[in-house]
Amino acid sequence: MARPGDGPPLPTGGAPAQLRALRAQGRRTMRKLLAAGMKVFDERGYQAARVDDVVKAARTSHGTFYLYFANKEDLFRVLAEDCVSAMEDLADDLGPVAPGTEGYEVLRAWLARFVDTYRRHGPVIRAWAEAHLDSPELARLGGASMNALASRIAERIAEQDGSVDPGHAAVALVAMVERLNYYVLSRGITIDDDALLDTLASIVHVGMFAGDPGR
Amino acid sequence: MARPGDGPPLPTGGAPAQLRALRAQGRRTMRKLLAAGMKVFDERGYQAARVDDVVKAARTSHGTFYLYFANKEDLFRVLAEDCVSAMEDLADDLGPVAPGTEGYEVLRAWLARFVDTYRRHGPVIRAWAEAHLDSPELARLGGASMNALASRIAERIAEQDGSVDPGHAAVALVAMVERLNYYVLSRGITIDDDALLDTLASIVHVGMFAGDPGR
Amino acid sequence: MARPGDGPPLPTGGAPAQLRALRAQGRRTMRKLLAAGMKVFDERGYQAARVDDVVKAARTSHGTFYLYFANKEDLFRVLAEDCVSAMEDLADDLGPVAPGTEGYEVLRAWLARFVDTYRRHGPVIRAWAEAHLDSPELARLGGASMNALASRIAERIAEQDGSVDPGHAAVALVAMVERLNYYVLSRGITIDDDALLDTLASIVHVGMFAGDPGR
Amino acid sequence: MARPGDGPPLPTGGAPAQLRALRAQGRRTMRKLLAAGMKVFDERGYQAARVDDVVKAARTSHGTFYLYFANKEDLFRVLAEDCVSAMEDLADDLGPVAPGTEGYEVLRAWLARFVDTYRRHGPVIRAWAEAHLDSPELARLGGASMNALASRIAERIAEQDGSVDPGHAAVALVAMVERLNYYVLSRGITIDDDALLDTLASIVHVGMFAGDPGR
DNA sequence: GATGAATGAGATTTCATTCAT
DNA sequence: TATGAATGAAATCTCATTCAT
Repeated sequence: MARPGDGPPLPTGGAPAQLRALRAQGRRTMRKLLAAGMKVFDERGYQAARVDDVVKAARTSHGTFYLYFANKEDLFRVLAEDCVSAMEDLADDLGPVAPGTEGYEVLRAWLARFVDTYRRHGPVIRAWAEAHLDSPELARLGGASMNALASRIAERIAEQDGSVDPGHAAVALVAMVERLNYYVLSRGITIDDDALLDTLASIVHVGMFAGDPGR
Repeated sequence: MARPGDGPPLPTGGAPAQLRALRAQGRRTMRKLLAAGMKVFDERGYQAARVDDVVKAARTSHGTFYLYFANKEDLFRVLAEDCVSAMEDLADDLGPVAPGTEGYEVLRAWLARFVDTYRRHGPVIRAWAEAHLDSPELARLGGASMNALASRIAERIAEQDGSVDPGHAAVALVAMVERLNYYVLSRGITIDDDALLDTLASIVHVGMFAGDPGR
Repeated sequence: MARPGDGPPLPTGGAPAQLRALRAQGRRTMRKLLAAGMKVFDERGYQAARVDDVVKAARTSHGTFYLYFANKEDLFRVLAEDCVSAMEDLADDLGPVAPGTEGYEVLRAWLARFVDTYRRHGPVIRAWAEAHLDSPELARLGGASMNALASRIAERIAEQDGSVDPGHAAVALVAMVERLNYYVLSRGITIDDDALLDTLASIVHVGMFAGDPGR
Repeated sequence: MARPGDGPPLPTGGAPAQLRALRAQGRRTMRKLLAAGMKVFDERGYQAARVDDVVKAARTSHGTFYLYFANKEDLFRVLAEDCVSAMEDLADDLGPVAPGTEGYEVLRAWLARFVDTYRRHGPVIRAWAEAHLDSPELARLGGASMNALASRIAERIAEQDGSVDPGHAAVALVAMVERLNYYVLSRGITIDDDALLDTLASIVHVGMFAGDPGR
């Protein structure tokens, strides 16, 4: 199962790192810091995370941290951009959803990918949910990634005959999918992966056709 | 429309206040602090809120704050307990939901009450969502209030003939309702109250019957 | 057995009380505060004692405290003056001490009175021992009371034929008597009253004749 | 003459310092803080000492203090442990004490070492005497160091033929020695070192044989 | 006379960031 | 490139004292 911090090596670095050409050791250190950041944001949330926590988790020093990132926000931004692009890739992959069993399976498979992506980037997504990030730029990034999903889902709903407003319904469904994943990961909600996907797929599927007289 | 901090005078005080006999002026000051706390948690979130912000908003002094509350967490706990009891009242009021238009209207009316309650206690609910509160007790309170809603909805779903797991579906629907309200209040999502209720009611209604062959 | 705060009603009040004519209720309140002060100094020491502790122990209010005393130091000063006069009375009562059994018994009886007085005024004496009182006046009071004892004992030593310096020996013996009482009351030293008196009387008695070739 | 803070470099650090590997500069800073702590405890007593006083005396910053010690108590504990071990060393060095001149000289020499040790660690010992330390652990440390001395002296008394209870007499004599040193250092008692030692040695010596019919 | 309430100065502690090696 | 050390601004909390009722 995917876990936070999995995935390909992250491409870009924080502001200070971009001014320098990183060699092998430098890239290694930066990866350690990014992984540590993900871990700490996961455990403590964004606001409560301290640079000290990150450098302890990365087994490095304060001085080193600031060689690679301007500050905590800069570190988060790098992680966040990676998350946004994963979400955009995900959005791109949602094909048309038919009313019957076939459509249900398409949706379920796509939701399985969402769940996986959420687990990889959960700490970042949850941090976005911490209502009040310091910087508008980060808030915008968060909105963007959810918007990408919602827009694509709205397109798919618009292809149906339902009477529900596609834009609104899409946002509501994204809200549900995101939040249920949050409950499962962060609260004590116990539910196995199959049941989670069945539940989400069922509701999203009928939700997409809500008000459709043909059903 | 309801706004954060509206509602009946809060019954209990923080730890220090409970040890003393409050007179009229004292009760007034405590209410000022509670209202100020709600405002500040709303504007800055729980973690970022400083006692200093609260006392400024309440136009009083640090010393006074600590006459009534042991610390920020204590203030939050009082607000949170009030929120929990509002949520429990709300849960009690959800009657049976029939499949047709009648059931839809019942649901929509109840969701209107939820939206109202959310707006009154939104800052608290959003703070619960800040993944990591300092104390387990507070986290538990948050879980309790959402659980109260989910259990009642699960009961209502169980009365239907759908094939979806009532417990899981209920949690998913609560997640959706909560989070969409959050998006609307805290993100820039613009959607008027009627459309919000239509969307939620439609999806929750079909969601409750998901997998019902009779539909 | 004597306990802190026993003894006759204290004659004088703190600075603010002396400006007013106290009636029955006022005198009662002042006595409550003095007794509470003794209790709190006993339990927490002078420096750590807070006005708040005193008013809680006296079951009265901050406002009331300042009707009777200018501050914590003022309260202490009243207790301290009472202690000084008790010490002076005690010093006056030490008669000549002969070398043999008779002298031993005289000394032992007098030490019994000292022990009793120490128990009554222990909190004050221990506060004096808190090396650093805020005000020189209080430090002087403390020194005065121990000096009164030491001078009288020095006189008694000077009447003997020993070679020890009477002034120095007297201070040393007072130091011992005071501190052993402190150990017994404040540390866990368990020793019954008779053994305590035997020990003190034996050592003080031989100490007074130290260097006396006739022994 | 010995002065507070003299002596070998202290081996252990406070809680936070023990988690880190200190380099030369770090060890230097820690020593500065320990010396400053000794100075401030000496001048103001434990309770009245502020972290602010310590950092000013050490010419460093608040932040730095907390790199090395968890708080004032932690700093004191380190100093106290050093004092305890000095007292234990001292206790180990008291050999048998004979009745005559020879024994007197042995005792006097040992008391000279005590006086020296007291001067080195006086601030700590006096702080222990501030009846009420915050933590029981610190109080226990204080008791331990005086107990070490008293037990050894009790052994020496038990070797004599006197009728006085060795345990009780030993505590009384330690009380005297400690307290007289305190009076000399902290009160205005003027007495030169030779006279101080003569006085203490005379009284302790006869005290050890109190009740001995052979004298 | 008595009291609950309010105040604000001051103490403690944390932590992001910079610096010297 | 890495790191331990240092800093100081800012946050939390306490408590003696004054005030209004």
